[in-house]
Amino acid sequence: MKRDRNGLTEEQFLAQYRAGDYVRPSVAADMVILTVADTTELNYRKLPKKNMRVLLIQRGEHPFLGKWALPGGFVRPGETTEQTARRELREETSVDNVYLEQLYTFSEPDRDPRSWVMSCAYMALIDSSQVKIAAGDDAAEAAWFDVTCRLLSEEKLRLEDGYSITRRYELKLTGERDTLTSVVEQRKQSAKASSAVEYAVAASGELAFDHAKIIACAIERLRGKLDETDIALHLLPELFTLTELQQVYEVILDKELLKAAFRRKAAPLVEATDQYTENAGHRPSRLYRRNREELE
Amino acid sequence: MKRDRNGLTEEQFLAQYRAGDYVRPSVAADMVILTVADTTELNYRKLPKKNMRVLLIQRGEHPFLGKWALPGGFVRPGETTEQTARRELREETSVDNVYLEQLYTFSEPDRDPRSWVMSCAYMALIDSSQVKIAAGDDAAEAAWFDVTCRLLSEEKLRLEDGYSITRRYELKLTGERDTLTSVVEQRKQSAKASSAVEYAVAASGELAFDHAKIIACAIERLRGKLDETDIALHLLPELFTLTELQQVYEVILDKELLKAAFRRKAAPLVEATDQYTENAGHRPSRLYRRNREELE
DNA sequence: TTAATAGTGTCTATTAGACAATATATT
DNA sequence: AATATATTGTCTAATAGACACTATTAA
Repeated sequence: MKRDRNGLTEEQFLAQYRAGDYVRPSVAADMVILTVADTTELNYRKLPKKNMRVLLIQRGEHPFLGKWALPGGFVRPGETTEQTARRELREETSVDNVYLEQLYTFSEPDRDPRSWVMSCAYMALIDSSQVKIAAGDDAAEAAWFDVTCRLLSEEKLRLEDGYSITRRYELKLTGERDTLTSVVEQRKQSAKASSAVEYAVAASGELAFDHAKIIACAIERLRGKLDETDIALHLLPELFTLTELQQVYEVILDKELLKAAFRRKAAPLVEATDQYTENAGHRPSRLYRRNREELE
Repeated sequence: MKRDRNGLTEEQFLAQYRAGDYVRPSVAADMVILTVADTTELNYRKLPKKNMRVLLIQRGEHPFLGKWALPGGFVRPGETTEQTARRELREETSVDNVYLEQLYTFSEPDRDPRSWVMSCAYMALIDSSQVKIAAGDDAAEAAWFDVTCRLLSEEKLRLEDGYSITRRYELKLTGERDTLTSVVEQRKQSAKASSAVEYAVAASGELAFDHAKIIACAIERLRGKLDETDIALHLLPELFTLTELQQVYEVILDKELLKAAFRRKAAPLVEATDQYTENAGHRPSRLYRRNREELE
């Protein structure tokens, strides 16, 4: 039985241990809830286009009264941050059972004007069939916003012992009433004294806190994982066409892909069913589901 | 000037705001400090092999008295977690100016037996020339451990709406006196109700807290970034040979690479100098430095 | 029949894997 | 000269990009 310098065993130590009266931060879990939804299409022959959407909540309190913010809440004793995220997700959207991934922890001491609050950010992906449930919900001031995140400018610097790339992205959120435009700056350094990536909100429009940064961070993570994983499948219902899957990729990457090449790459991720779409104004399309076999 | 339901402006609200007396967690920044170091080689002709190493600290207090742990410390008011990490890094290794990347925030409520402590984990990469400084330092109970992380077993499950892969890794840390062996379980799920990845410590040997999990997480991140980024260059001094760079890749990935193919892929990351190694027992090798031009 | 999408084939360019051949400072 | 590594070349296989062609339904 090991004893410390005061002669205590671990059991004794823990029994007498009292957490010191240091100042502690509050920790919140904020969520970037993403989905991909159809736009309305008048021409009965044409397929609807898809949009990436994020769920925001209009603040009813100071600070940032009236502005839009990510859903989130404080971590309670006994919870993991992930459990907090799932709880908030249920409360906010009454949706359960979703893909959830921790993004990053934002800890700038002044990111919340009220007090010291860190945000452990999560990204949730929900499929378009579940969205209807959430929309039907009367969750007060919650609303879906179409999202685009486009490169505005790019600046490359040669440093003495490396380089740095500063990219400015325009984050545009289009809701039914409001359009929120922010500019997020991303600095990647590859020199000695540096972190990998830093984000800064250059202009935040009507978005509360540093949430523009968090949304940009989510989109970047999603884009980064598209090629290597089957993460996009979480944005579609159980059955989907390959064209729909391609649309999901295109709207996330914000660029068009070649059909033939896309289908080659998507093939191992999916499993063909013997069902087809019906009543499209053109040739029906085979429906696929997620491949439940191994990947990679 | 917007007023909330109590008729307060934002300024007034903030002036009267007092953070509630909720229980808050402590937040620590723990660091996986990695480097790649030469082993001693007796044959004067042969090149020394390289090892990946992690810096650990032997605990002088309960809990986990006498066990080894990652360096880290509590976040202080006014600091970001990254600043905490840099401060600890300076204190622990007297090394500054390093590559630093946030890994993940671990928040299991019982991960610290003393009280509620979240850990925001960082990975630091330092180059072998700086290691000597750290080793010369008399930082009490700090020591470098050779690290290997090998796949032990892999289990694939078909679920109703997806699949899950459980991999068990053996994390082996070899120090001068001790060898610590842990088993870390990684569960990747691709079904509805799931996060991307979960880690669990199956057997923790002489490693304190959940630090085996954190180290495994760092190695996985490092491996994942090797192919797509120039992150490995942070593990080498300013001038290095291509063979050294290849050795770094090999020791991190724990597999051998083909020379010709490696050089093709590494070429855009580096910039040739007109200097060469000297007094090797064989043909001298050209020295390279990090490419300071654009990447990608 | 036509509009619009579904699905496949193929040619080429690029990249990765595998292996071999040649080069060169030390001892 | 012998050793161990350095550096480049080349053949082949696999993959990605580009484009075109054929197929199929509902209106």
